[in-house]
Amino acid sequence: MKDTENIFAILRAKKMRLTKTRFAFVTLLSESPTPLSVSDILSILQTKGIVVDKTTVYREIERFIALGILEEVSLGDRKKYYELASEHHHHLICLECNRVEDIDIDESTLVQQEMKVNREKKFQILKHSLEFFGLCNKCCV
Amino acid sequence: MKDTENIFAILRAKKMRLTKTRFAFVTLLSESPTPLSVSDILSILQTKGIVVDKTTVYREIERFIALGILEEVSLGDRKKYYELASEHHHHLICLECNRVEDIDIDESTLVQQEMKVNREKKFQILKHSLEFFGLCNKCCV
DNA sequence: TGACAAATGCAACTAAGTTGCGTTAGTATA
DNA sequence: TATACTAACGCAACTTAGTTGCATTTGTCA
Repeated sequence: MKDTENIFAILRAKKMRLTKTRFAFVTLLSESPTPLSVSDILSILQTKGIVVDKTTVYREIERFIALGILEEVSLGDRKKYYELASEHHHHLICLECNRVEDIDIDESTLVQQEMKVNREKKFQILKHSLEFFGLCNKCCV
Repeated sequence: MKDTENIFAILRAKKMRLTKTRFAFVTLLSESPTPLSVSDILSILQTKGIVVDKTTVYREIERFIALGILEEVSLGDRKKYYELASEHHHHLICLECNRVEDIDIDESTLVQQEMKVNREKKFQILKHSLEFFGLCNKCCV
């Protein structure tokens, strides 16, 4: 996980300004244990007393993805979620309460198969999305 | 892949009426080599001279999913896609032209790890979503 | 301190999906 | 073949996620 100082260093290097919105945005992302949607981000910022327009949030996300700081995650619903770029990992999503948990799995056989596809099919796999759905301990009666 | 006769039998058993829209809907789904979005379905029906409201399509999808005939697929964008329930498989999605291809992969190690999570973590995995993104042979210059 | 451009806010928009309700039309039965 | 029941449908109005253009604000550096 990139720590916040590291991120601010990247921003400085790119001559990006340190606005208070941006500061709060970085802090919020680094503190969140789960991926956040734009509406999540807006409401968290609001509770911190920072009123931002959704356009700003969408544009900030765009910039951070371009810099490789943020990653987009699909969790099965209509929204996009975002988390700081980090060690490649996946998620457990509870179908009942929507809680999201990180999970590390051994992808070696998956990667082997991807390489096989790259060789044999004429399709070059660049990334994959792998998410697990089920019931968390609270919802699993 | 369930063939159309099989589907019609299910519909009859459930006392669901065979409207011309429904007939076209089943045909279209069974003929499509790739998952379809609601807008895909609407425009294909239109080219066949069948004018349907999007509400009808959404409700038809809902019924078919409840019957286990249809499955929902997320392909990374904001839309949901649908395909006939069939052998469990995954997709190759071209990031350039958005073409979708089916892919069969060996999931045995994945399933083993899921069972391990079910045992060790208090999280019961019920399903997963695994999609591959990259460049198809036409777009891979 | 002033100037420049990055960053922001606002309004208006599109696209995906949902809901309620009145109307249409398959289908079983007589 | 006519009738009645209700599944299926269409329409309008709505919500939510995300986008675009443009005028205004505000960090930052000289």
